[in-house]
Amino acid sequence: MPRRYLTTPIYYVNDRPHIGHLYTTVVADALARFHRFLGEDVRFLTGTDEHGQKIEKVARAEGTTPQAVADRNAPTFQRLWKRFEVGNDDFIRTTEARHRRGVEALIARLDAAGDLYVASHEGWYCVGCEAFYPEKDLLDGRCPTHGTAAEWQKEENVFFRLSRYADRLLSLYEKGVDGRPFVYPETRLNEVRSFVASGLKDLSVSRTSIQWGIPFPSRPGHVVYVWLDALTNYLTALGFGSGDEGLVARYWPSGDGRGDVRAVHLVGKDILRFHAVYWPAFLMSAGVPVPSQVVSHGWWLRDQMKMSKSVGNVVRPDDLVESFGVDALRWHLLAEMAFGQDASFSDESFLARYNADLANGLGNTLSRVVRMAADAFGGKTPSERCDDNEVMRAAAKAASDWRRAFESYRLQEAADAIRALVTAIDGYLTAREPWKLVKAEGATPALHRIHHNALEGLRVAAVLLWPIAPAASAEVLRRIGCAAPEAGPREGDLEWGRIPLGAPLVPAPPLFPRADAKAYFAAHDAHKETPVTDQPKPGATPDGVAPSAPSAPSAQSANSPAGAAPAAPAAGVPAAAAAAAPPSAPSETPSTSPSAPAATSAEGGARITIEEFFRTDLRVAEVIAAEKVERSKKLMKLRVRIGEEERTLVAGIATAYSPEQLVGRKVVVVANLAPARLMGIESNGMVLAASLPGTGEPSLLAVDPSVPSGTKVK
RNA sequence: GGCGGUGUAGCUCAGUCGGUAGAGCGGGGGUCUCAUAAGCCCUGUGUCGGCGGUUCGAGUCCGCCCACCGCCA
Repeated sequence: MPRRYLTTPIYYVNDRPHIGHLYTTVVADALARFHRFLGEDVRFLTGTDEHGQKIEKVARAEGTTPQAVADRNAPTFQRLWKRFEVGNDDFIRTTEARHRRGVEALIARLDAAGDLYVASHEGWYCVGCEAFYPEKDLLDGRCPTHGTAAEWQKEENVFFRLSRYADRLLSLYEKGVDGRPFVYPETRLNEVRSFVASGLKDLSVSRTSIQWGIPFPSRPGHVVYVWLDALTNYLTALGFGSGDEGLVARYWPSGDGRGDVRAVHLVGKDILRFHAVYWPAFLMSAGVPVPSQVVSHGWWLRDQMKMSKSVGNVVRPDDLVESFGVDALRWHLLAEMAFGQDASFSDESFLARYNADLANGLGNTLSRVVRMAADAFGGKTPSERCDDNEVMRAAAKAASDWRRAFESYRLQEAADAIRALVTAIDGYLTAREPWKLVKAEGATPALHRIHHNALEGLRVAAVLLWPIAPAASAEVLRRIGCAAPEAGPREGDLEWGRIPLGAPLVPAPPLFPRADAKAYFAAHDAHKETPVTDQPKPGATPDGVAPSAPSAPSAQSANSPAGAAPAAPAAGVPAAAAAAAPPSAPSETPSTSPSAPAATSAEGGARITIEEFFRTDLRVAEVIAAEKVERSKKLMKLRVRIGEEERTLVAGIATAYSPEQLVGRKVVVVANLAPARLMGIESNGMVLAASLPGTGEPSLLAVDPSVPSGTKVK
């Protein structure tokens, strides 16, 4: 039996989960379900990365231990995955003993292979950053971020002979594993290849500057580099180094092509290098076979920008889920993104897709078929079957398209295949007009056959839906009189004609009630002051099921979209929709980012609270030096003084201002903006400027020259 | 700067071996009435980023250029 090992990255517990984490995990879950559907032996792993400096810092700030911080945050991920129907078999935390033992075992192998050595590194060190800087990045010997004097420091590290593995890695990229490319998609393989081809330096795999990590074996004072620690989770979760390696034998490829075992790591493109270069090199050194494939996906963007916690434009999953249900979001994530590419997330596109695919499409077709058949046959499924018809052919085509799509990670095409099948059922019904037949002739055998076909088509659609939206899949099956197996459907369920004859149908309120976009946004704007909830609320939202229809309580709880915004405006906005917290996404356009489009009033209706505004630390700053950034039309590198502090920042104002016009000038800056690299320069702040209509030409905000630098603006 | 990628209908994207461009969504028109103001039918002459080349013929191959993105430096 084919065996499949699927992993997500382990998520850093310093982060609150957002839609990026959710996407990776839902993709992995869908793939795992697809392989289970095929009857394969699947193991699906996710977990949390709990070591490192950031956790240490948070703990210090809170006066608690790093372990306590990890213990507090890890369950947030576990709860979220549970809520999102993620069927992982294991959840590994890097602070677990099983993980530490496995990391120690791997390091022992690297050492035995002669690939570890100690060397000292010296250079300019910023205590604030806890990092070394190349001399060219320093500004007058000062840290570009903190403006404090850098110190010449010496650190001793354990190094891994990464350079030794360049040829073997290149050969891995060239040949792939078992006839498939090692990295998917191809464009990412190219990146990795050129990175390795350009030369590999040995990798420092220990740290002395932090304490929160796995102690480096026989190197007191050193902890294991977080990536060596983290990557090893894929093996330690299988029991590597524990003495019981049954799962390793079962789910990790043997490396010699024996057995059909594939280990696939799903990753975001930002961590590709660690997975496609360092990780296989570690494994080669340790004499462990490399994984089968590293599959890299794109990012969800918001307003054309990468979502980032510090920018404050992170989409949190809760908001839309409160109103539309878990399965609606899973569907949207998988159907909307062209796998591997970046995609833009917006509430508008979510609602549009929700209505088109789920409300008008699947949900409506389910309603019409169940209602009609139940009315015609006394609440039961038809008792005649039909094995040669266009719905059957459409179902077969959908199944094969769907399968091909899943096998090549084109999940959006898998969703397309389901939509096409639903469309075929709708077209079939329109052509056969069973509502006329029943009036004219009653429940004839012909009428039975027509409804059999429609219901069978829906049954197949539900089976195909299972990896993408498992709860909705089960609910469709239940309503059309099919028992949904606990473990989910299997390949044999695609066989035509499996719907039981004469079984009870379950009419119920709309599975995906149509959303009224206007009402939805009105409700959100009116409740802007609602605090953002990070915690997923378990269980269902009670409201919003259409009134007066016979309801199906148990099944509603799993994935009820809770009414969305009803067609009836004004009065009846359901509590669920109203309470859903809006994404805290002030759509600002940093003047430091020349590529970002000018801010428009697209989200102009959305109000923020005074507290939200005060998260932005605006300060008066004096420009003390300015120079144009080479090879950039718009960017100007500025040195500014904010009170006592000096900083470097980059602003997209070079088209309108010369350096001479800027020096000595007082400007307003966002002082607590996360650093960003622009043309290789780290920018620490953003200068405020009006963006003139049409040209987008910047015009700096003026401030009275007498106002002292550092003054807070509010 | 080096390497790689992208640029196709209002939007999101498909376009295999070169043969006078497609889907979904949105928009417009029509229609049925079983269904969630849902469904179904009709409706796209788009400089396929630009210029040049190869070819009987290029979105599809080659060269140059422009814009954007990614990786690296």
